[in-house]
Amino acid sequence: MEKKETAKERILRVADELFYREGVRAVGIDRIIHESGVAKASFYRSFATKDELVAAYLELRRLQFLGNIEHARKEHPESKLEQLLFLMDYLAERMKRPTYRGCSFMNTIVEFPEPTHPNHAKALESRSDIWDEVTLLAEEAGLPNPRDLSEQIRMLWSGAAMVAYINKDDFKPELFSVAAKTLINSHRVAAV
Amino acid sequence: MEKKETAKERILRVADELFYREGVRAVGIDRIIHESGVAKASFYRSFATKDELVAAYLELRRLQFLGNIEHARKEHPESKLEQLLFLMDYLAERMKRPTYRGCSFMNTIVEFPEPTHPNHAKALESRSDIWDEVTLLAEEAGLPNPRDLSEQIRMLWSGAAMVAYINKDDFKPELFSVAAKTLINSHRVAAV
DNA sequence: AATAATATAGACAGACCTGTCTCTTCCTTT
DNA sequence: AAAGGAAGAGACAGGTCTGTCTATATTATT
Repeated sequence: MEKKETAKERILRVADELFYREGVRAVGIDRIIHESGVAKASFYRSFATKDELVAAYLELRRLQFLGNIEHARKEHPESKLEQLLFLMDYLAERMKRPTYRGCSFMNTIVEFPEPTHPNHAKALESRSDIWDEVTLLAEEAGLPNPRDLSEQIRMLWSGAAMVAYINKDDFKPELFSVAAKTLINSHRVAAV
Repeated sequence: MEKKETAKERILRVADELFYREGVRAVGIDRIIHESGVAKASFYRSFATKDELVAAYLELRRLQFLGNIEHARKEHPESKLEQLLFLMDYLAERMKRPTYRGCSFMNTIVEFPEPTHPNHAKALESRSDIWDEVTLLAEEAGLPNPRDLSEQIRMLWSGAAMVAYINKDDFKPELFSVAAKTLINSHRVAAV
C-alpha cells in the first residue's frame, strides 16, 4: 500500500515547483500555503521559517543532481571517460526540457546576493558539492589536468544553464555537448 | 573648465555602483538618495520611478559593453579574427578585476524572473544587442558557422561571468580565454 | 459517546519599500 | 535687499511580506 504523502512532503513538493519555476523571492509563503492546501499554523509547524523551506528545496535539488551523476556512472561502468561524456549529453538533454528554468543554485545565489545570507550560503555549498563530484569524474578518467578541465566544463555548463533559461528559444543542446566534448578532447590531445 | 556633475548624473553613478555591487532588489531608493546626497523630491524629479532608474543603469552598462567591443575592433583593425581573439582576452582580463560582480544583465534577469517585468525585458534586450555584435564579429571573421560558434562562446562567456562572480577565488581568467580559443579553433579546423 | 489533540481559516502585528506631500532653507535673479 | 523658485529633510500613506495568535472544525483515542 502506498504511504500517503505527509503535509511536510506536500509543502516541499509545491515549494520546489514554485521556487524553481518563478523564483524564491517571487513566491510568498501565503501562495505556498494556499496551493498546498494547508493552514498557516501547520506550515510553520513543519518549517520554522521560509528560509528553512528554501534550504529543504535546495537540498532536494542537490540530491537530485547527485542522482544524475550516479546515473551517468551506472550507464557506463566500464569507462570513466565515457561516464563524463555521457553526463554532458545527459545534461544537454535535461536543459532542453520545457520545464527547465536554469540552475536552482545559481538563481538562488543571484536572488540573495549577500554571501552571509543562509540561502546564498546553502546554494553555494550545494553547487560546490556537485562540482567536486564532476571534478572527481575528470580525475578518474585519467585526464592530464582534471581540475582545469573541470573548471572549463563548469564555465560552459553554467553558461549553458543560463542561456537555456534566459534565451530558451535559441538554446541548442547539441551545441553545448559538442563544445563540452571539444574541451575534453583538447585536454586529451594535450596529454599526448 | 570641467562641467559639474548634475544631480541626475550623480544619482545614476551611485545607482550604477550599488545596483551592480549589491543587486537591484537589495538596494532601496532611500539608500541611493542618501548616498548621492539628494532629496527624495529631487530624485523623483530626475527619475519618475525606481524602474526608470534601473533602465538607465542597464542602458549605461549596455553602452559600456558596446564600447569594449569597439575597443577590440580598433585594437586589431587588420584582422577580424584577431578582433575576436583579442575580445576573449579582454573579457578575461575584466572578469578578474576585484570589482567584477558578474553580468549585470543576467543578474537583473534572475532578480526579476517575470518576463513581462520592464527590468527583465530591458536586460534581456540589452544582452541580445551585445550578442548580435559578437555574432557579427564571428561572421566577419569568415568562420564557417558563425552563429553556432557565437552561441558556444555565449555559453562559455555567460558561465565564466557567473563563476567569476560566484566563485571569485577559483576563477582563472586564462582558462576562459584558452577555452574560448579552443572553441574558435575547432570551427576553423572544421572549415578545412 | 466524550475528550484530547491536531488542522483550518484568517485576523493581526511588525518590518520594509516605494512614491507623495509638506515644510523649511538656500540660492539666484532682478 | 526682496522675492520667487529649487533643493533638502523627512513625515506619511499604501502596499507587500513574514511570522504569530485566536477561534472554529475535524479527527483520533479511549
